[in-house]
Parts: sequence; C-alpha cells; structure tokens
Amino acid sequence: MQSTHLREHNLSLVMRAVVNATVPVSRATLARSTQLTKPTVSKLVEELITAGLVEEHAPVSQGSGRPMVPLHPAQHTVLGIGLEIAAEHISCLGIDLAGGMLSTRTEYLEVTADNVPEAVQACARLLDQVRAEAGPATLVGVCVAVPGRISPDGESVLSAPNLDWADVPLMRELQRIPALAAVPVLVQNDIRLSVLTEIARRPDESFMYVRGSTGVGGAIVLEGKVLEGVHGWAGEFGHTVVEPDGALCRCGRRGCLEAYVSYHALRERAGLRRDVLIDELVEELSRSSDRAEVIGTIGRSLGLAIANALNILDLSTVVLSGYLGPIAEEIAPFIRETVDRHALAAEVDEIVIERSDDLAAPALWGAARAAISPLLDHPGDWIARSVRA
Amino acid sequence: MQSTHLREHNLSLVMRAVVNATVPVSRATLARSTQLTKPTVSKLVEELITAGLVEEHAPVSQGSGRPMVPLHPAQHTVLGIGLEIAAEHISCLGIDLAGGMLSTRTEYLEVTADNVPEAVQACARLLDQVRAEAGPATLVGVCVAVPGRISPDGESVLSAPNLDWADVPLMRELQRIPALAAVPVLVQNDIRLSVLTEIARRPDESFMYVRGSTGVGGAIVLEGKVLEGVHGWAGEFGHTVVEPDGALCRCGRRGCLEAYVSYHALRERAGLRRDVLIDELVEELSRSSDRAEVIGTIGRSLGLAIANALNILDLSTVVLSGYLGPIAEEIAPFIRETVDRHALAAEVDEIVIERSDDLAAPALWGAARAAISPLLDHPGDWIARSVRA
DNA sequence: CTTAGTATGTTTGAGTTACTAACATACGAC
DNA sequence: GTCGTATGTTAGTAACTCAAACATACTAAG
Repeated sequence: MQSTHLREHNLSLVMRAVVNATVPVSRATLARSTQLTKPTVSKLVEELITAGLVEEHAPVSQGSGRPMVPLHPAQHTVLGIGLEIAAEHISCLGIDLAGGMLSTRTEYLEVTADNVPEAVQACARLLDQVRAEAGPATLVGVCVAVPGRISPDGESVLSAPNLDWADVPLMRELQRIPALAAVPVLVQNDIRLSVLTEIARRPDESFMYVRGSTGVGGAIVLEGKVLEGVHGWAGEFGHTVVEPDGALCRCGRRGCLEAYVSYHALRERAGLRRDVLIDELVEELSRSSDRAEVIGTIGRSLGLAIANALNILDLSTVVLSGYLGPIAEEIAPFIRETVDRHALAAEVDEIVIERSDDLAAPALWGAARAAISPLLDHPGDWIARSVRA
Repeated sequence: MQSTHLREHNLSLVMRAVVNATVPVSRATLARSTQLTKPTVSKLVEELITAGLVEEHAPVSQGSGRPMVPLHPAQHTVLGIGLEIAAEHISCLGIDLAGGMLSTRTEYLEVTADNVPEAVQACARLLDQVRAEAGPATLVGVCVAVPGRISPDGESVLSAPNLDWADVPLMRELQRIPALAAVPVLVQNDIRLSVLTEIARRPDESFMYVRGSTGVGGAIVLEGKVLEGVHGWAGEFGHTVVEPDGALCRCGRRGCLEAYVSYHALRERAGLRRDVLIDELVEELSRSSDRAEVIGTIGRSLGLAIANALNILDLSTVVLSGYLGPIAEEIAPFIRETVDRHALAAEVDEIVIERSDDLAAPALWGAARAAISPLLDHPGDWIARSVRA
C-alpha cells in the first residue's frame, strides 16, 4: 500500500464520519473517533471543505471551553440519483451528500419484456426532470434498482419475473441515454439496495434481512457490509427448500420457501384474482377467517428457512421488511417458535426478530445512497476532478 | 490510520508473500506482486532478514539478466505449536515459519469430562517434549484444537460431545501450564482449524468446507477468510433441518442433517457396535450389500443441506473432507443431483464438488498454522521483541 | 471585571514512509 | 568482448502524520 492510499483512506474515514454522524461533529471529536490527531484531521477537513464536500456551520458552545465548529456534509452541491424500475412504475430520486431529498418523480408504466426501450426512455425523462429540479448540484452517480437477478458483471438483468424480463442488457440500454454518458452507472437488485436503508439505521451490525414482496428475498449483513457471494446473490433465500418434494414453486422446483410464503402463494391460498395488490392482499388476509392459520403456515415455513440460514451464518438478529413488516408482531411468535427449536444460537442468545421501519420506497432510497457511496469511499477522486474544473 | 500502521501493513504483506509463495520469490517479484517499489521492498525485506524471519538463499539464474536472490521464510527460528485434543488421543505438532514439521508427539488417552486435568497435564508434557525436540526455535504461539463449540471469547469449551465436555474452562486450565505463561494461547474448534489447511491449498478462493467425522460440520470460506459469525460458529451446519419433523437427532431436535449423515447415524444404520472406528465403518459400508442405498441417502440429505447453504451464501464450490473425502467420488453424484435441482447458482455455473486432500491430522496442522498466523499479520511486534532481546 | 479553567482549533518543526530516477551488478547471448 | 536484460541499491525528494506548543473563545467563579 502506498502513502497516497493512506491519505485516501483517512480522507474517506473523515468523510464517512461526517456523513454518518447523528450528533454534530467537530474537528476535535473527529480526531477522537478516527484515532487521528487534531492537526491531521484539520488538514483533511480543510481539503474536504475546499472541495465542497463538507460545510462549517455556526460555532456552538458546549459547556465550558471554546465552542466547536460543527461540520456537516455539504448540501446541494453533490447529486446522487436512484432509479427504481418496478412492475407498474418507474421512480427517480435525487439526494445530496447529507442524504436529503432534492427531487423525486414517478411515472406509471407497466414494464414488460416488450417495452424495455420505453422503460429506458422513461428513466431518461425522469432523470432529466430530477436533475433539473435538483438545482446546480453535480451528478456523481446513478444507481438503478431492478427487482431481479443481475449478472455478476452488473451489465444485464438475468431474470426479473415481475417484469417478465430475461437476459435484458440493461446497462447497454442505459448508457445510450446522453445524460449518463459521463456518469458512473450501477445496476443492482432492489432488495440489496433496500437493505442499505436498514444498514444506515444499524451501523456495523450483523443481521439477516428478510423482505417479503411478490417473492421472498433477503440479504445478509455482516458488520455493516452486505455479503455478496460469487454472483452477488447471497441472501436470496426464496428458493431455500423448506419441504423436500413439497409444493410446486413457480420456478419449477419443489418445496421452495416461495411456494409457501410469497404474494403468489398467498393470493392463491386466499383465492383472490390475479391482479390484486399486495396491500389489498394483506388487508384481505386480516379479514379472512383462517387468518391465524395462514399466518401460522407462513411463520413456520419462514422460521425453518430462517433457522437454517442463522445456523449457517451464525447470526442472531432477523429484520423483517416488505409486507412482512406490518405483520411482524403477529408472525414473529411463529417464526420464533421454529427458530428457537432449530437454531443453535438460540441456546445461548435470544434470537432477535425485529421489523424494519421501512420508508415508502427503500430500494429507491438505497439506490440513491449507492450512487453516492463511491464518492464517500474515494473523496480524492472528486477532489482531483474539482481541482481540474 | 497512522503511517506506522502503513509500514506494519506492508511488512505483513511482504512476509505473507514470502511464506505463501509456491515458486521462489525475489525482491523484484515481490515488488511486482505487492504493488510496492523495489527500494521499498528491499528495505522491508532487509528488516525481516535482520529480525530472523526471512532468509536469502544462493542466487539463481533466470535466463538472461542478473540472477535473483531467492527469499524464503526462515527455518528453525520460529516455533508455532498446535495441540489437538481428540476423544482418544492428544497430539502436539511444532512447525516453523516455512510450515515444516519440527517435531510431533502423541499420547493416547481417553479424554472425558472426568479427566480434564489429566488431559491438560498431557498437553503440558507433549508441549515440553515437542519444544525440546524442536531445537532453539522461539515459541511464538500455541493453538489448541477441540472437537466442540468454543465460547465466543475463546475461554471455554461450551460443549464437545465426543469428549463428553460441557462448559469446560479450558483456557484457564491451560494457562496454569508454566510453559504457556508468556505465550499467546488460542483455543479453537477443530473443523475451523482443519479448513486452514484447505485454504492454504486454495488461496483467496471462496468455498464451503464440509467435514464428516463423528458428526457433520463445516466452515465457510470467503476469499480465503473463514467466516466467523457472531459466536464463531458459522458454517456448523450439522443441525440444518433437512426433513421437518424427521428423525430424532442426538441433540434432541428432529430432522437435523446429523440425524442422517454422521458416524452415529451410519453406525446404527449398519447395525455395528458402539466402539467401531470410523475407518472400520467406512470399510464395513464398502462391503455392505445396501451400500449404494446408504450412499444415496447420505448424498441426498447432504445435498439438500448443501444446496440451501449454497443458496444463502451464493457459493459454487464444495470441498468434502473427513470420512466424506474417501467416498467423495462415489457420493458426489448424489449430492450433485440434489444441488443441481435446488441451487440457484447451478443455473449459470457448474457447482464444483471436490474432495480435500486431507493430511493425516488437518486440525493439528491447522492449529500449528494458526499459532504462527498472528506473527505473519504483525511482524513488527516480533521485530520489536527481537530488538529488545 | 478580572482571573482561572477548559476545550477547540492552528502553527511549527520533525520524523516516518514510500517514491522517482539513476546507478551498480551479474548473468546470457551473440 | 560487447550488448541486452533483469536484479538489487543508492541518493534525493515528496507526502503524510505526529508531538508539542500556541492562539482562540467561551464559562464560571471570586
């Protein structure tokens, strides 16, 4: 490792400390939290300020002693854009370094395999609108959330059942958009982006994130980092086997978790029409007479899959999100019953089952954060760019 | 991060490059592989040589150009000791930096809950003998392999069924040994140590290590690092559920993998006496008339558990070890059948199922390596010590 | 109103560390 | 014997961080 890498590392350390701060931070508190000395932090902070990444606010008195100068991520100077492609809409969100929303837009469009170009055009329109509304902030990156499996190189969507997509070279299409020519673009799975929102709330924790939407997906978070796996699909446990030779799953396998716990499985069980929305389904369930039985079945299947995952990974925290969030209190006892029976960790620790305080669109927010994240890891690149400009 | 940390990092980088080298390395090749410059590498290497961690060998001509000076880990100067506590013996192995055996000893002793002090005394005796035979090398660490679950703080053995141990404060006992007073001591699970041997053979790879012995255990290796989990038990998938409400496992649960695939389960199935050795069991199986059926049952159960684990972790390589090693070729098709049916990764990649070329005592060797490992991570500490001396 | 106390942030000079560029070295090949 | 090539070293430079002292700005108490 070279000495310039050392500086980049420390610059990033300070930058992330400022961005992730919940209470106001000063140069002095940064020096303590980063293990660097005051002069070093001062120098780094000065560089970040001149680059327009950090702002000084008015001095604040903290009891005795000289008042501290609070440091905050610069607002309205940097723009990260998240795009979300869903079955029936495309959304776009612009945030700044502070994580504040600068602008957002949505177009309603039924996305299918037949109108990929239209969807990409919609993305381009939304992008331009959001960018225009966001003011003079410089666009540093775009991240697109897709509800499906992405190829390991991030170039194409291997399969997205809800969109009826298979092998769509999305990156190639996106890069035809003029506005994206000179900007880093990232395509990522929606759940892996949603979990970023949860990570922001639980910094450096380890947990299993379970998200129920049309299917059941998840992600594994180890000490604040999402586990990738060799293809970038780690944590996608919807096709874990919970019942050998059990019910037929729409993936063609038998006994998958999704065959028991998913929008489709639930809808069929409730005998509802095909186009019922998830919210309606949940509501329907709550009126249903065999609600308890349905919840119990879901809970036990989920519990088994979760127990196996917790054993392999040796985790003791589970976060429920998506449609599982609202029914978390109700379903948790069934999950817990199965988990406590099968998870080794339950012998020494209590397995914590919590619900995610999901935002309205966690994937969209996660995508916007992901678009900015490289800047936080390598502030030096941005500084070099702003010097040239 | 401070500049001294940078030096320590680079020192470790060079040290590990020398130790892990399969072909002879020179200062110049190190400069290329570590991304450092020749002068920097020269300085670091000089420091390692004066500290007695690295040795120069006779120059070797490599075609044209000045011959390179091959660098090797110093032999016979540093001693790492591994101890293995098994049901019927205790072994001790001393290796040097180069990974070469300096000395080894074994005592046969039936270890139970009732003779922990005796076992510890045996450890002390073996340690003294191995240390005496190893010559003038300086002892830098001791690691003890135990076939059971270790508490997260590494202080005690929570449970070791084969030894009939439960809550044994092994570290406290070990530290009463005079020879261990001033030496770092580590207690670790035997499988997690065995896997180190496999990692040495597959540097920086990601795979799932499955080891059959009296039970079934495993470890997860991600880019050359063993996944820990919150308690240090990650990968221990013997109690994964393969059949809800299935066969009774000796852990009291139902449907565990171990209830189908383990020494005990196999022995009972073969109708053999309690004290039959694993080797004999395997041999017995090979003569058995329903061998194919037994292998098939094992393979399918294992396959299901492996498929679920591969899905969660998104891995595509499985290494079979222990008693599964010798029968790997035979059992792999059954595992593959199940895995191919259920693992997502099988859709794009072929799942690789291989056998480990296990040494006679992988845990013992892994323990010895683990004893030396801290030195490789922080050569600076050793240098400081050798300067003081 | 002054003085002491305290915490923040800056200045200065020094000490590391690694880098660049040039050079010395030691071989093979023609 | 000279050239080409690759290794390893030397000398000087640039970059980074650190330690210690200092300047700053506030509170609190006499």
